[in-house]
Amino acid sequence: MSKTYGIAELAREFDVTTRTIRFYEDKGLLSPDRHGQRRVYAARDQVRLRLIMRGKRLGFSLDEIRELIDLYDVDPTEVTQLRHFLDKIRDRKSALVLQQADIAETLEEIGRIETQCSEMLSDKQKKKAQ
Amino acid sequence: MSKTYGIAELAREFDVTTRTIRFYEDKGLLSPDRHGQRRVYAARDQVRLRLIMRGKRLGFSLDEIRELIDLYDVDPTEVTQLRHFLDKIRDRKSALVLQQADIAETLEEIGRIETQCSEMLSDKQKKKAQ
DNA sequence: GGGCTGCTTTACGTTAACGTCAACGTAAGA
DNA sequence: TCTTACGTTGACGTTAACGTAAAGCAGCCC
Repeated sequence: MSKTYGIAELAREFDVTTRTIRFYEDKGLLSPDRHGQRRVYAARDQVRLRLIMRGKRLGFSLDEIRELIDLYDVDPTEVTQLRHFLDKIRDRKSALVLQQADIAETLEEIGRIETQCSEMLSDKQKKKAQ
Repeated sequence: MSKTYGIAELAREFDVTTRTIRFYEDKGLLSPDRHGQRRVYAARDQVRLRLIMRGKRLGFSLDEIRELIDLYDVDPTEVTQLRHFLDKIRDRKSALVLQQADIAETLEEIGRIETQCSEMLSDKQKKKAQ
């Protein structure tokens, strides 16, 4: 028997509310089993939730996130589907690569400002020490 | 005289509506000059708008974006301000570094799926060719 | 002067992603 | 058995980031 999670447990682990977890289920991002009317989450759901959080940190919408993590599960059988699938994957990839470039630029610029500032700060502190 | 832009011109350049540009002004992200009651945008605004779009691609909120691009303009004079400023900068930096890691992970996983898929595809095409 | 084009403000509408009750069910413990 | 904790399903509220429609001004062409 592999481990299962209650909704509150999962919520604590990822620092979200239970409302949020139910909302994700509504949107088709999670699909826990039920024990009676209670939700029971398996390892699979925990993994999915981690992927969701990562997607959010990257600024994706829940729809985009669902598309993304569905890529992990689906296995397309027909050639047409397979092609379509590969197209989707490549779209995601190029978006991510663009984001990488954006981050690199921003980090560079911010880095320059930081250097500038810390120089100013050490200057001022020297003067103060005199 | 350096170049200026009308609102429609700027909107076309960045593929947004004029409504959006006015909205950003409302939120304090842009502050164009006026010629009569018409808005006149200078190079500075064009740069700012580019930074805004980049921020959006990274999934930041407009508030976060404003804080970020204000870092480019402000020059803090007091030491206390300077420290505070440096803290902000470092916060931004670590958020961006985290995002970088997230993207790297995602790209890796997606890459694996892609490889898998394209192998499946070429297999199927071989069979078809027989 | 009439009409078109481009801009303006004002204001209400919309969507995503939850928050926040309310009202109820149920299993465990004192 | 009563309470306490934890869970459930509605259903309405809220915020961000715009969309959209209404009504009006200013310059230019004919």
